[in-house]
Amino acid sequence: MDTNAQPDTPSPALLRLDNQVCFALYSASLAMTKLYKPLLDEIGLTYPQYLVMLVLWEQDGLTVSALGERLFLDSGTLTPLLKRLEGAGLLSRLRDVQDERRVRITLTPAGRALRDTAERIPACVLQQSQCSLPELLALTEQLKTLRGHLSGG
Amino acid sequence: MDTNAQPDTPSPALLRLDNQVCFALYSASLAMTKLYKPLLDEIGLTYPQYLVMLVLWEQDGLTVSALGERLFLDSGTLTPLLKRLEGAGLLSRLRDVQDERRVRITLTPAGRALRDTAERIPACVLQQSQCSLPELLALTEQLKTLRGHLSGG
DNA sequence: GGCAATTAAATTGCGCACAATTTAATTGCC
DNA sequence: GGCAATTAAATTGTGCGCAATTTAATTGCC
Repeated sequence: MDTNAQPDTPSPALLRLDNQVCFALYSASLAMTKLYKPLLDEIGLTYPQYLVMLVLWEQDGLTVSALGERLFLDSGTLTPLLKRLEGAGLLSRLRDVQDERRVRITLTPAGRALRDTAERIPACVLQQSQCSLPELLALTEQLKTLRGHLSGG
Repeated sequence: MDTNAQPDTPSPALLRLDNQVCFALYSASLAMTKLYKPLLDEIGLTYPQYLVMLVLWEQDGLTVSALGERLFLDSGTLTPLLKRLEGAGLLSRLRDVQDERRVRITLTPAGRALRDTAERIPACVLQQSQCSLPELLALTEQLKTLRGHLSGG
């Protein structure tokens, strides 16, 4: 049996870590989250919670599933997350009167007010990314296209 | 008190979800993971486990911290993950004789053999991404640059 | 009206990520 | 040699993501 520390043959190019889009995506996304962390700590949000708030600041009163469609997340992820935001006093979760299966998510005044504080965050991140705004917008569009393709678009 | 369902004013452009690189990154990365899932299920690996195997197929016998530097992950993530891969019979975790603080990760024959099965995965993903290889390689380089900037490069 | 099929959330269980702490080994300095 | 400082990994605790299941309400069809 071969107990050599090195593989028998070098990895083929397509298998090499640094050639993988998937890893570039994964590691860049984690690095982005780490960059947001200290900024979000100041307003008491985690990164996914911040995404939920971004959606609600645009359109309040959504159902859990509508939120999920916007963020590509399901109720298994959102339900506990929303309960924590409710506990923090930022939103309310109320069964829809018309259709009791649905839960409507509505910002509290505190939740709406938080937007003013959060407004400075994107500029902060932009600065630290050392990229130009057009550069980042172009990358954003590429990523959205890729996401569309990946999720059967 | 304003209990309107809509915010008082529309969200500023910089706060809108679809303008955020961070969300494009995050959602594209999750979509990528979902695309890998059925392929990785067949060889019994999770996505982060697959990344660890990619590293080890390139360079076997690394310490936990060396693996962590390559993947930008810490021992809190890697230790339990590596224990699961050890349990699956794909690698061994042995204290270094020279320095007993270190744990060396070495592939078993089964772990090395898995590379041949995994080799078809990248081509499969490439096909489903509906992007050209040069396009994806360009995106990969952009993401690596961004990652460098984000993590204080 | 009655009842199966569908839909919306919630729940359960597992595996990450990561901060913070702990344990244990090594290094450096006297 | 002795001991504080450092380093490497493991541990603990929290919060995602997501598959699978469960609960409960609504719809559709007879």
